[in-house]
Amino acid sequence: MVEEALTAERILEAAEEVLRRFGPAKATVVDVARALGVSHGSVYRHFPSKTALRDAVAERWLARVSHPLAEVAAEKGPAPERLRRWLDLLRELKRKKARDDPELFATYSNLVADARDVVRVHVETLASQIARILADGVEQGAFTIEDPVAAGWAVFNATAKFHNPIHASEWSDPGNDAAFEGVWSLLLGGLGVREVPAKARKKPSKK
Amino acid sequence: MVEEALTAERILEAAEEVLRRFGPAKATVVDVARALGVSHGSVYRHFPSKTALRDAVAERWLARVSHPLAEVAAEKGPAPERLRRWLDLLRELKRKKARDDPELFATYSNLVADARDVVRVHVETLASQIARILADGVEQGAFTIEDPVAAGWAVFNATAKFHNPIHASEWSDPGNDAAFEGVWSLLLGGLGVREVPAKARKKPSKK
DNA sequence: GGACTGACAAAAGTCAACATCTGTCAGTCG
DNA sequence: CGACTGACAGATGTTGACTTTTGTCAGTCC
Repeated sequence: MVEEALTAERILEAAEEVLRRFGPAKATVVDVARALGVSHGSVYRHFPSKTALRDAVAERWLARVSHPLAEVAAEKGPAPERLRRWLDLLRELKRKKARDDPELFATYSNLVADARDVVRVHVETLASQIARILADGVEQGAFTIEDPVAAGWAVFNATAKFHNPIHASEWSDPGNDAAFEGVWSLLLGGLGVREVPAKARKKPSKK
Repeated sequence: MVEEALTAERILEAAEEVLRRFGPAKATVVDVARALGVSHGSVYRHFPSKTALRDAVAERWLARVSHPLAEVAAEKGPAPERLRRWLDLLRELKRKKARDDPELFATYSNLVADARDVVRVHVETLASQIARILADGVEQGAFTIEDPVAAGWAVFNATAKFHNPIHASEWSDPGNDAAFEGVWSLLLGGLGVREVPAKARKKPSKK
């Protein structure tokens, strides 16, 4: 019987499964090793610490959030509509993770609370995706922005309530979607979009 | 020797002092009673539970946040400048509490995490103060807003990162003030303010 | 007679003995 | 030789007996 070689990749898969099963509070390195049929010392040959292993699992998991978003950010269509879809997708992905993968989501929430580097990189990725959409929008003449990078951060910060896992418990509140729509309106104006998308708007009489 | 009557007011003062000293984790009803020289049974004559007592202490404490803000909200000057001062004051008050009154601030953070009614009332108060400033601004022709109440909530939500105690640990981050400025710019635009306040801006060439 | 006490039950919290886990490394095995 | 093991020390968690706290209420005292 040919044993498959022990690789970082296989450890990550096993670790993710163990985290999913037992959650961040109960999952141990011994559990991961047991799932792989090796001693836990072997795991430490590939990852310097349990923390590093957890970060690496989270990194893969976060990539599965930021990749679909990157695709939307890279599209060609009108930027305002694209920004809206991007934000909707971010909310949807986060909420889906919180719902379908509660233990991994709890792991991620811990990382956020611990201000781990892997989280900093993730939010930088997201903010720069927004910046990219905003820059496209400026080129299209749809947005009036001085500094798309700064504005990208501003959009990310202003919508924190709707994607930061620290606020996850509020996502199922009755008014949450309405609250998002309110902030979205603010954003549209703040980005220099003059046309109100839905029903036609009267031209302002003054000025 | 005339003993002063035991009133809810005196209990609240003692409870606040006990909470300030020992923090939410260590303060007990017996401590509060001891500070007043009575049995803890007497305290339960005035408050139905420890939770109710804690909420009442927080309510007083929150009033000391919302009252100075209400004064700013009620002023007569130009609304955009007033909104800015209101937000600055909110940030300053919250940060001051976190710094100078860490135990009471921790008590409040717990209440927020528990989604207590007293917190809901507090944020409703704040959101309506914003709405009032916005309504003034619309009357002055400084803001272009359809629904000041909805916009008040949106401003409150979009700035959550800068006043919600759940984010308190980020308030001392290096970029936090810059992040606030970014969101503030977004807000100004989102509220329909066309003039950029600081250095003169060229008139837009298109449209 | 109503504010207050103090004794009490149930709930929650503490703490130290015990158990498990993390991280290391000398040594085995293929 | 080098991936892997297993035994180990120190750190961290768990357990369960014990203590404190919460909340109640019959009874006292002015």
